[in-house]
Amino acid sequence: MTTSLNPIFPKTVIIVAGATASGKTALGIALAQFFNTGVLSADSRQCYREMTIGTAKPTVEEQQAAPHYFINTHAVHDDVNAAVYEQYGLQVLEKLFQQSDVAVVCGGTGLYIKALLEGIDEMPGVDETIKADVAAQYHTHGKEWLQQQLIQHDPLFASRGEMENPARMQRALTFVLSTGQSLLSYHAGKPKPRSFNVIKLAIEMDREVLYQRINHRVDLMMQAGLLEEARALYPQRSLKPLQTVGYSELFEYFDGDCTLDFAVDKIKQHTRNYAKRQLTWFRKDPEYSWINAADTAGVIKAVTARL
RNA sequence: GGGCAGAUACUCAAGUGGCCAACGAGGGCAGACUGUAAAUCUGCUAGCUUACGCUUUCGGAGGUUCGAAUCCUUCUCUGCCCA
Repeated sequence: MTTSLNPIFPKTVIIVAGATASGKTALGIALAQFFNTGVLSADSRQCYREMTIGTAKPTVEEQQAAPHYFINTHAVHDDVNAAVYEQYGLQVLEKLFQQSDVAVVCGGTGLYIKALLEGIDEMPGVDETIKADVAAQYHTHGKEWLQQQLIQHDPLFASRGEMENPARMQRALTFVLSTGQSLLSYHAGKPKPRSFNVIKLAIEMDREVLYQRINHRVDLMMQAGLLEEARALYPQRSLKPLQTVGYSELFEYFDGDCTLDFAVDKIKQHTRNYAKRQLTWFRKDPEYSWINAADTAGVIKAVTARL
């Protein structure tokens, strides 16, 4: 569990991961303060200025307690993805390492953390026209059409890819039609070298307790004005960042498809589902040390011992 | 008091003699994850078992039948209607 650090690298990144509502933000700040450094968020939604309440973004006070990065840095119409995050995050780490030997990365988006630590393989962009066309064809002809097209144009993906997953199939087909090559041929399957050590922490929490915290936090979000925040974003609902728990359910309420109480219950449920997916992601990585976030002093002590 | 309808697995809900451990949906659990990732997708979901398979289920108790969630009797409960 406790991987030894490579003494060649003087710098260390501390990852604070875990399910949503498990207490990552507070622990990340405590660590950042102790090591006199900043917090790089690893959250795919908190970077958007327009989404604050529903993303459980760190409060203004919390952001002042330690410098935060990748918070409020983008707008909902910006194109943010794991590759963008990798580049952005590496620059932040470089900056933080100028003043401290430690940087804290705090967030629950497993893919972003992976991109930061191991890199995303370089690959060419796709033709937006083809992308739109593939999406349109899929909507009219369905999953079977995607499967047939992939068998024809990208046999590699057809044999190894997720042939039941329309989102991944659309990406693969768009890619092969744009570049003439299989998306999978660009997957190196090996991490890019990084010149810092990594300590991976994930917050351990009883499932029952976690779910209670989630339910409670959703109620607090509603009290804080999530409904109004969502209403302001309603016209932009088709944007990718707005396909987010806490917003899409309220959009359905605005559509008149359900009651507000029903929507709120669904937000709680979908947040629980999301938390479970996060845990699945982090559990499969054996490098994570599962820690008790409430014991801040104990965590700091354990981390210090490993540096 | 009388009449009618109903009681199925965590929930809703199909099934009206054998192909039923029981369609489907929801929920839950587990998993996958390289440019949408708070997204998208997969599997399992009575118990034991890696599996084959075995055991106990369809409100309770009896009965008919080679065989019942399905038919009969009765009891309990729920809803509606007439008093």
